[in-house]
Amino acid sequence: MPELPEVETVVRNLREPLIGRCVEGMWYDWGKTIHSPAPEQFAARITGQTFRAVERRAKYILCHLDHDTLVVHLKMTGRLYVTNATATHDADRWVHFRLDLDGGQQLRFSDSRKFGRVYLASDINTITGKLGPEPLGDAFAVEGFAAQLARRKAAIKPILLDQTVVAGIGNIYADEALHRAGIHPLRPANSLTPDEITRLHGTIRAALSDGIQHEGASINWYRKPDGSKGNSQDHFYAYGRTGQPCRTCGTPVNKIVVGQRGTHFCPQCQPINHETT
DNA sequence: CGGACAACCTGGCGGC
DNA sequence: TGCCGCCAGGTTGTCC
Repeated sequence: MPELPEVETVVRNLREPLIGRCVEGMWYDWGKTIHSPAPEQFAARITGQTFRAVERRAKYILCHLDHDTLVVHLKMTGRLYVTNATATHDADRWVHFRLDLDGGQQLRFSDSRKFGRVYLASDINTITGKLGPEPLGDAFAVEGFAAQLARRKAAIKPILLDQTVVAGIGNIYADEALHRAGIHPLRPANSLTPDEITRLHGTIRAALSDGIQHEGASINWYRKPDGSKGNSQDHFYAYGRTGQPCRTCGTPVNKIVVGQRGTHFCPQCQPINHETT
């Protein structure tokens, strides 16, 4: 479910119920979900520690405990929520990892496709160390972004998905940012003009900020672990709007495959043969 | 190193 | 209704 705005929404919603809770036990039924350390050590180490802070780095959820950090990556279908241990939710059918907390609460990790991973680390740098700058932070500067693009000849869209260039953009917001900037997803990264790079830098931030404001793209699964849909897809300009009129010019939105990912764009607003005038 | 692509998994949906 | 193929918001490993 996650791109940066969705993960940010989860993090914000986890703080209140999670901070101050102490881990009393751990359960899992899919070994691969636990990346490291091995499950026995994981359980032994995390038990007795209390959640002190919850934050986000790119698409990683960082839950800081007394001595370690519980790191969670939701990948495609992960959902992470705190609930009373006696309560049931639709997403529970895919829970493969769970922490029992004091006060009769549980932290549940639901993940139907089983791509998601949990880590327990004393040094998160071993997990997030290679990530590029946070797109909404000061570290994401136009100059550095331009330098990255200048030495890549691949299509711009896959470059936006490269987490070492900018950390947190996923398939939805890559399409959204490119549409807002009027840049075709297949344009070689090193062919973008300075003006286009500045524009793209801005639309990346705007698209992500809007996503956060709408509490994530499509699903408010934290507040509604029943899986009910949110309404944020109504705000998309390109993603998922194949065949529908471009909100800017009315031309039907086109869909192609770029770097193995479905890619939506307006052929009118995002021409492949850009004019330098 | 850059780039292309398979792999990891399951569920939901459109089409026949 | 039932079955089938296709698609999915992410990352990593492998090969050239």
